[in-house]
Amino acid sequence: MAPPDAAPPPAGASAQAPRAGVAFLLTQIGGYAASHFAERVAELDLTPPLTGLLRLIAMTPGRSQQSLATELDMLPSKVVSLIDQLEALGLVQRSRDPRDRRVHALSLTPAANQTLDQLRQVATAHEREMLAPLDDAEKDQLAGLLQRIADHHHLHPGIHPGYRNL
Amino acid sequence: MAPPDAAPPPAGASAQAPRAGVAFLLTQIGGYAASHFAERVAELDLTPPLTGLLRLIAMTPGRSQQSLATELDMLPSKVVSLIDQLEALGLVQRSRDPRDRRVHALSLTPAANQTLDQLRQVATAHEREMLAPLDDAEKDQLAGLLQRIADHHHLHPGIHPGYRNL
DNA sequence: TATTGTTATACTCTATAACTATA
DNA sequence: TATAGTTATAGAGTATAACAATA
Repeated sequence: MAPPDAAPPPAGASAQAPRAGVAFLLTQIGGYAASHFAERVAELDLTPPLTGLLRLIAMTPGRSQQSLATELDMLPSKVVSLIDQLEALGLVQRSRDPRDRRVHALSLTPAANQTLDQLRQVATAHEREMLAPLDDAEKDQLAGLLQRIADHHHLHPGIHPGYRNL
Repeated sequence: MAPPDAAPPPAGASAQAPRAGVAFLLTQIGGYAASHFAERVAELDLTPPLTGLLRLIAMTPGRSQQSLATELDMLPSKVVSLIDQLEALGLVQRSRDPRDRRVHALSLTPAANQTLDQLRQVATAHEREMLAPLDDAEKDQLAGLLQRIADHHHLHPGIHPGYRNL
């Protein structure tokens, strides 16, 4: 997933050379975290995009596919395909909104709650495994540093940027 | 690039809930770093995989395409396509190895050295921009924490894991 | 017969745009 | 006429496997 990023300083670089490498580490570890998470949720027959959709539907049941497409900057046809998969898994229901019969109101099935529980466990295990070598104070340190980077680049959990490519 | 990862604690979660979110930040920031770097090198008519190949050829000129495919776990046919692009850009030359006329010995053209210089500048700027909100001490802190995570998961700059998908 | 590099084929995935049913 | 959702078509990208040259 993560392509090579900033090149490490060449063999004969002077000690003065800017320490290139942290950005590379971020790319490398980020890619590893993404694929590790994907493997984990695959055991639940899910993919990362499906888990995101599931979570959004859980937060505001009854919402339309169009609203998901807009919020995530995804193609409507892609949303159809993903919801099809969630429906086939028996996790999501489509029902006509009586007030506007064009829209499909999305809601979770009872079975989905169990899946959401499992998903929370997976997320917790994923977090623990990714940060295994750090103690609690170091995890807090890392969280603070990363949050400041995310804020600086206007990255927020609302996902917007780059959901389109998965 | 970065799909949603670990879900943040639900709205009504207890204060006891494990702070899920650092792994998500790693995925999100890593994806952002990757696409940011891709934009930067696009100005040089390159892509991240091309820069990686260029760097490897610079390190050991004369190597074969097969050795690149093996080291990066890439398909030989993919290497052909990438080397084609580097050749079209006038950065890499293919020449028959006289000792084994099956192999194409790869080498950089003189023009490539200038591109490598620009690449180093891009990498430096990328690093600076990614870490802009941190002071030097904090950059060192972050570097240390990330390096320990990378080591723990056996991630090294040698790129191996997951090059295949780009 | 095995290996390097290449080309050709098939497959998957995504995007664009046409279509339906409602409004 | 416009919008929600769906389906169909086309294009890009990737992998598989066939191929020519050399060993």
